[in-house]
Amino acid sequence: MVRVRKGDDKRDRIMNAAITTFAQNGYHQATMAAVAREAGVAAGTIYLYFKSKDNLLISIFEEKVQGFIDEFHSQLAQEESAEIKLRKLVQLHLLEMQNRPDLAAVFQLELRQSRHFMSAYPKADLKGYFDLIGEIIEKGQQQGLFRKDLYLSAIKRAFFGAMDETVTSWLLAGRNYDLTQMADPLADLFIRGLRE
Amino acid sequence: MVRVRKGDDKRDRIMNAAITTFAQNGYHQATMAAVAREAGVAAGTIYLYFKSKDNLLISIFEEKVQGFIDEFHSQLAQEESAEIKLRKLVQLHLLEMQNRPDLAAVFQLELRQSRHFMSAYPKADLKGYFDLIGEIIEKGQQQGLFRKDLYLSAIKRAFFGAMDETVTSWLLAGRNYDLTQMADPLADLFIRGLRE
Amino acid sequence: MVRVRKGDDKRDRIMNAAITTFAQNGYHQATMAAVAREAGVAAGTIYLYFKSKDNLLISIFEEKVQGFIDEFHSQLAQEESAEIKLRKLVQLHLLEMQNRPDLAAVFQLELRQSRHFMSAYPKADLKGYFDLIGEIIEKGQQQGLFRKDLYLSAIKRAFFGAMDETVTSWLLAGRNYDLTQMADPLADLFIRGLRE
Amino acid sequence: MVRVRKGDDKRDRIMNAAITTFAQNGYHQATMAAVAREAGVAAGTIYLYFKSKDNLLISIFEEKVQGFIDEFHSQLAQEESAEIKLRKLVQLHLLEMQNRPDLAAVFQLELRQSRHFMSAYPKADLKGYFDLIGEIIEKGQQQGLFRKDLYLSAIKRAFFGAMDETVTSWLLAGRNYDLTQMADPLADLFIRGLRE
DNA sequence: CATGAATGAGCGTTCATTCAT
DNA sequence: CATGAATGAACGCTCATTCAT
Repeated sequence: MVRVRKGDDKRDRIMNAAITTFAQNGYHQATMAAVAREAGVAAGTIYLYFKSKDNLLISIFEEKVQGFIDEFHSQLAQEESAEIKLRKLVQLHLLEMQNRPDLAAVFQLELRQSRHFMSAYPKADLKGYFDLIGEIIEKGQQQGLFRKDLYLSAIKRAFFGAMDETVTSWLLAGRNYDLTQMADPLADLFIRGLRE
Repeated sequence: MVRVRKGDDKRDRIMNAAITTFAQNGYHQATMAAVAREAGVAAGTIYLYFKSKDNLLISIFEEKVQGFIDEFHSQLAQEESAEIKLRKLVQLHLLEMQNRPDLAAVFQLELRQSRHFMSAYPKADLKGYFDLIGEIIEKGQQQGLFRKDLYLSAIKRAFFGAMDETVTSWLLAGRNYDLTQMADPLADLFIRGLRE
Repeated sequence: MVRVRKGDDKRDRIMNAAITTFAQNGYHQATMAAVAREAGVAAGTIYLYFKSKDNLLISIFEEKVQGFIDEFHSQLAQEESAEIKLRKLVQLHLLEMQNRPDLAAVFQLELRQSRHFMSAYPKADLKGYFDLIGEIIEKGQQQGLFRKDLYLSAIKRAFFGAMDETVTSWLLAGRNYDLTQMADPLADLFIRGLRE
Repeated sequence: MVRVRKGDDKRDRIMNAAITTFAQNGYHQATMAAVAREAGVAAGTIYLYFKSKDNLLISIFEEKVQGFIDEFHSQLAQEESAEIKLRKLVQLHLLEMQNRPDLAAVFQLELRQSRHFMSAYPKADLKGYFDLIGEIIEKGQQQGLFRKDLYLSAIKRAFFGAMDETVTSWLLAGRNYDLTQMADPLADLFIRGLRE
């Protein structure tokens, strides 16, 4: 077990080094040598934990996105109202991205392309996150808060896309304002749009 | 004039070949040789019209995005109501993307990364498109249709992001459904969200 | 005849443009387009007068070196003493190079490499110049000024090499001193070395 | 230490392969792939030891020229008379070039151009070699063998240039005679020219 | 004669990945 | 497990040369 934890530590170090490095100048410009340097390991060591550079990027998505989903799930569990859940989800999303700008940069700026070449890697998509959004909206419908005649899959994408672009614009602007201030305007817009 | 048209033809052929080629497997995987082959010109000829591969991508954005903006502008000019303008904008956006899936793929899947490395190329951003959205919303406020207390820059991003993600999801799903059917649900969501 | 002169003018313009251009950053860095621009002609025009870029460089040598040989010959014809001829040759050589630093740069810095790839172009060598030197020394032997037991071909090369290196050093130093002041020390050295 | 020798061996193999390859058809015609093939390494391996093709050429000069200077220094140290030193220097110079014609070809035929583009690389010049020549001549002046009124920097260049051209002519003639037979005629010429 | 748009072969360099130690 | 030296395929870009006008 000790060995496992040691290995996990090194794996984490590599993954975090990759996030930092990919965030600097993009996935393609980043070299595995730079990731290794940042992680304090030899280049070859990365390949003991990740099959390839692509796999490293994919793993970041899979694990970090899943981490967010799990975290958001538990944070939202305590709330009853779907409206408040929705509002809180926006807040959590923007807060997390603001707190981890490197990770945000990888998600926002490399994600699309990754989603592209990862057509073959179905686990690397955002389905889980879309599902989380969908569950909240459906809950709102059950609670009588939101309209019944919603095109749910369209709404999910719109909602995610709005948050996503909000973060991207913030990143491209040089992170020179407080991202979380966008949360309430965004939430208001969607909650009103969804209401009966 | 004949010469100009000749040059323009070839330049256009190269640009369209680049859109097709970049769309296939992504910008980075695409080779200039493949673009040249697709355009029916020699590799070196591309460099008579574009300074570099990056410049070719950037030019696609600058010119095609501007083309959309201009076209949408004129199409929307005839409409009076901001609500209808907004609805029509979504329809036009999705329709154009559906009609030119290669261009859409480049926009959606390569745009982010481009926006990334194009921090240095200010003209390559979406400001003009954001402005178009902003004008419509402001018009709606003047018409008394939309609330006055909107955080406009947040709304613009949300609106664009929603359309953007809608297109991306469609592309990643293999374009196996009619994209334009998403237009009204999307428009409804936002129009309701913006109303007094 | 008028046409011939016109043609000759253009040919000369191209050749001089080539000298200027080759001198700037070396033969390999120079492009035919730059030569054409400098000459005020289209790129293709150069090929009406010279078979290739190599041929252009070779032509410079052949014609300019021959020009020097002819000029030096006639200038030296009036002198009787081989010693004075030799001294004057050094003076003329250094003076010409100082007066035409671009041509000097091409001769000194591109000549070697040219002599290399021009093994196949026998006319592009310095035989004529070596012969000029040899004639003077033999004359000196006939005049009883110079030793009879000279290894003539060795002396010719040494004499040329000394002048050549003198010019090269001056060029590489940035032409920041008067080259002709080297003439008498050089001539003295050789005249003493050759004397009975 | 074992590792160091290993690395040195490979670096040496690459450098010698470069000398051979550059000598064949000149620096510009030579490809890094050919150097690698000759060295028995992969193309990329060269870049573990040398920053660029230019750097490889420069390194040859820096290290080999310095090697000659060091070797000639120690070989000449045992001689007392400046005249004999000078004679021996010519013999050593020509002998070394004859023994290593590939290296000689690189020195003679690529050196000029290198000196050209290496204005920025001051270490790549021949100053050390000129200094060696200068020391011998000054010693001869102290010994009362050579005239006091010598323009030393002119003499150094003349002496080097004479040897240089002797080697170049031999190379361009196809190395079809014994180079060292030129040593004594050359040395005689200069020693007489320098004497009181 | 002159043009200059078009050609396309050619090459230095990078870097993800492997594997002997 | 870890290393890092070595690999070698891959590609953007240049530019001498051609030829239709």
